[in-house]
Amino acid sequence: MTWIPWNTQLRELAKQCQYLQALTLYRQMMRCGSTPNAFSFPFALKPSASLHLPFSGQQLHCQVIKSGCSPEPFVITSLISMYCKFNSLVNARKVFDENPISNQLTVCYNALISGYALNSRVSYVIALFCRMMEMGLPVNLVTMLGLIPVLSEPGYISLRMSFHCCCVKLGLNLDFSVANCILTMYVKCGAIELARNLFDEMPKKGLITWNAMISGYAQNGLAANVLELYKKMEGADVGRDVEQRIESSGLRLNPFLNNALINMYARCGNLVKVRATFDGMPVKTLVSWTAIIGGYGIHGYGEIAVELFDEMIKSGIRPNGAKFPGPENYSCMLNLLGRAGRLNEALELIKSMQVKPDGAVWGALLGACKIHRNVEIAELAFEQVIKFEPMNIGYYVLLSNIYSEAENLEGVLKVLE
DNA sequence: CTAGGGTTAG
Repeated sequence: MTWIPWNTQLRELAKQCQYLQALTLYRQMMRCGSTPNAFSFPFALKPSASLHLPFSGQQLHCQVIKSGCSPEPFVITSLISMYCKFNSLVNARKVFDENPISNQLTVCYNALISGYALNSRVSYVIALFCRMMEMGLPVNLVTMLGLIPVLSEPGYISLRMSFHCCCVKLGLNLDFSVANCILTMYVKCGAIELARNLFDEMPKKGLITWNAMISGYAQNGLAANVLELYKKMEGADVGRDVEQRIESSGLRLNPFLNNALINMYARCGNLVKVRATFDGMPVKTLVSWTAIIGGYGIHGYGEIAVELFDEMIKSGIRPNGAKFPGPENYSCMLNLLGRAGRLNEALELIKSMQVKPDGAVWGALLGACKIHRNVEIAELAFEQVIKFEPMNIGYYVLLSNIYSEAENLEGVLKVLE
């Protein structure tokens, strides 16, 4: 019997996360005399699967070694990725080094690079990247995605320079998606001129290309350049093929670009443009709402901001997504909710935060409690805020004022202690 | 039968 039906079934079970059944089938397959091959068990090396299996991926690794034959590339890559996902970089490296074939496979480099990058092992990342280019291996989108966590880190300017030199020296032939990634990297670290050079050199420009470049200008407040590119984009629309036309009309409705624009208009206080851009968007994301609410908020239109907040909730979007920005944005929203007297909602918002609340967030809540005389929440907020600033006398005064306004003498005495 | 993994907005 051939192994194809077995493998197909194994893969099907693995896809449905029925790992124990897959294991049973795997054993049955061996009893029937079929030799499992590389296609039979990479699924077992996936971290999600290993958690459900009665043996660890490492044990399976031992089994592979015991079998005597050198593992096939699929297995090697699976092993590397498995060890990386469990942050066992030493083991991942061992697999890479012990199997010379890894040295010639982009996939193996990709797996190891992303493992090092996620653990901020910068020197390893750059060494591996250089090595794979010296080997003449193709760098692809997946390689770049692995590199991004390290290259976008604000502190690594020298690394980015050496990365850039590396690319130039070796004459890296940039394919479309790799170029997009490098462009993004330049934009993220504010190297806007390098970004523009690359942008101009790119023979093909896609949605992400235009987007990254225009939003790069928007982020740096270069409104004139935004307009210039906009016009260029429209120009590119004429006389080009249908595909390009669709791409560039998609750009105008593109949430990434529009959100960047809302933020730019908000920063320069053009609330009319903010509103128009926002209203023109067919689909509004959490980022769009955050941008417009923040825009009205910082320019003194707290009431409109709170109304928009309600509208957002009504439309089914909640501010607890994993991608909601840092604590500063929360304190802005909290100030708005707090001043409007909606303290319970403010508290709920804090509880839903994915980022760790800082002192300012709790301080804002405490301040709002003073205005709206809410002792209960004030006690809660106070308890948190002094964890951050135990020596700040202002908070003690604030709490005792809240107590005294509520004619709670006991509380006042407690604070004085 | 196929490993590495999905970029841009805040």
